[in-house]
Amino acid sequence: MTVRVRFAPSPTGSLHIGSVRTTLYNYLFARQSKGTLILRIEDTDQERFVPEALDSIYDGLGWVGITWDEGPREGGPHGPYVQSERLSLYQERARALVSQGDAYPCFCSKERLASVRTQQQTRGEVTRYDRNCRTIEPARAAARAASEPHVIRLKVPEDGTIALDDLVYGHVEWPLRAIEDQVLLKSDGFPTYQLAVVVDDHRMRISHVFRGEDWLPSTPKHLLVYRAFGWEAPPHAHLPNVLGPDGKKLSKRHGATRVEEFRAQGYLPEALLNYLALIGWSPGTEEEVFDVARMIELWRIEQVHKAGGKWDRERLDHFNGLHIRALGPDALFERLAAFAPAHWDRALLRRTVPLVQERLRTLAEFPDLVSFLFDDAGVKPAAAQLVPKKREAAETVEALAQAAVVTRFADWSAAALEGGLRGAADELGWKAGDLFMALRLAVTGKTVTPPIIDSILLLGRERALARIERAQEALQEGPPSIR
RNA sequence: GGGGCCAUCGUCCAGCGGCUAGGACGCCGCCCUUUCAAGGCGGUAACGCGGGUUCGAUUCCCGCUGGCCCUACCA
Repeated sequence: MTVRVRFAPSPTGSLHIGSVRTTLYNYLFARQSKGTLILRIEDTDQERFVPEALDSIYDGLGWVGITWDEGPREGGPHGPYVQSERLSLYQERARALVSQGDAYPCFCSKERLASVRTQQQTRGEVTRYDRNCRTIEPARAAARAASEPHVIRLKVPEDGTIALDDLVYGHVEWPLRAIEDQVLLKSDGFPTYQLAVVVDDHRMRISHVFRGEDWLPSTPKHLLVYRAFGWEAPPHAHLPNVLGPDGKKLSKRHGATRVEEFRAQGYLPEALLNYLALIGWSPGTEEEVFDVARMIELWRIEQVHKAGGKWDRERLDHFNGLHIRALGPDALFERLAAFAPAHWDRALLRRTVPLVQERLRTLAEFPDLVSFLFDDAGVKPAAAQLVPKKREAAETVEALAQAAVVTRFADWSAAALEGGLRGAADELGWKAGDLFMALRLAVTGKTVTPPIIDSILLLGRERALARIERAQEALQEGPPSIR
């Protein structure tokens, strides 16, 4: 069988991280099956439509590296791939259902619907459309439909059950009496999701439906539509949701949920996908760090489990760190460059890569870590900080002077600098660590930095010396209390 | 209210009748070490409850409890 799967976002906002996970699973399945992946835009709600959303979908998926074969901008044999451009198709199918007696026009106003609902509520009854228009005689209904505003509703059987054998959840059954006469075509001529998804999945020859778990409760409606059309429903797999830390569906109030945000916060797309794939799926072994190619090999729908998984930022950070460390130096440099101020010297920046690679969890942490190399004015250590515990300011001035001598005359290599500095510490009767820390403060202005010897090497002899000198001056001018 | 789904460390997963219940994140130690990381080693911590079935249940069945989703002319 030829695999054809789709992901079908509605353009109501920017691309959500949960949609990325759903899309990823569709993508992995399509690629490992040598099948086709389709993007379809479900813009049947004109009120919630956001014009920029399509760009967000393309940008976001493009960034993570998911590619597809048929879609609004790619075209394909089953287009158009935007539902608002397929209106006449849905209308025609809805009319067919009416004429074969499986659907009917409904003329109830929204006001009536609302009052029926509140009445049912106050009586403690199930709130459901009362099927008021279902009994209008077909000829009469057709006549009214010609002039009156109306919707088309599915004629749901009074009882019986309908079932799905879900690829993830197994056998699920619903009593038909719990399902209302669903609207298929709205009064503005647009289809509802329930109609459009079935018509399109069928017309586009979709072989498997993989979608979020939250669709499971409305699946019986779709099954009923398939049945009414006499079409066979493709296999379905519902995917467990990505939850917020509080266990509810992940949403903006949990923090970042938009792909763009993760990009801006310095996450690597490969890390994001790796982490995301593991919410709801495991290869069954202890392997858990993968690139996309490896996931395409390993992923199996049978290994997707049922329970929703909570979002865990710490764990994402961990995976991001792993993927940062897995990058080659040039690749990391390119990613880092995007996070550095434009005026920072690129050649110097390139040389910082080995110093930061194992210290970063996100790319966004990079500028802070190396800013001392690019910004002379920003380095101003406080006098009090420069003096190690149990040392005096005067001693520290002397120690820095010795460090300056080494810095001026040593061969310009890590080995020579380190040897010289350790020798100087010995002569001074200082612990090497104390001298390194004083020097670190003097040269970088910070207590947490990349290794200080390498940092000095990158800074250059003259700049380093200037900073040591400045630190000495600061100490000599320091407040009396620390002299 | 109705329908559906789910249930192993704090979190993400493994387990698919017999295991000292495993890995990862986090956390805590130790090692390494010029700070911070990274890395290595070790530790902490879980089968929601009650009934069955079975020689034997984390695993199968039922109930309970809890959580979540849907219940729109939204998707």
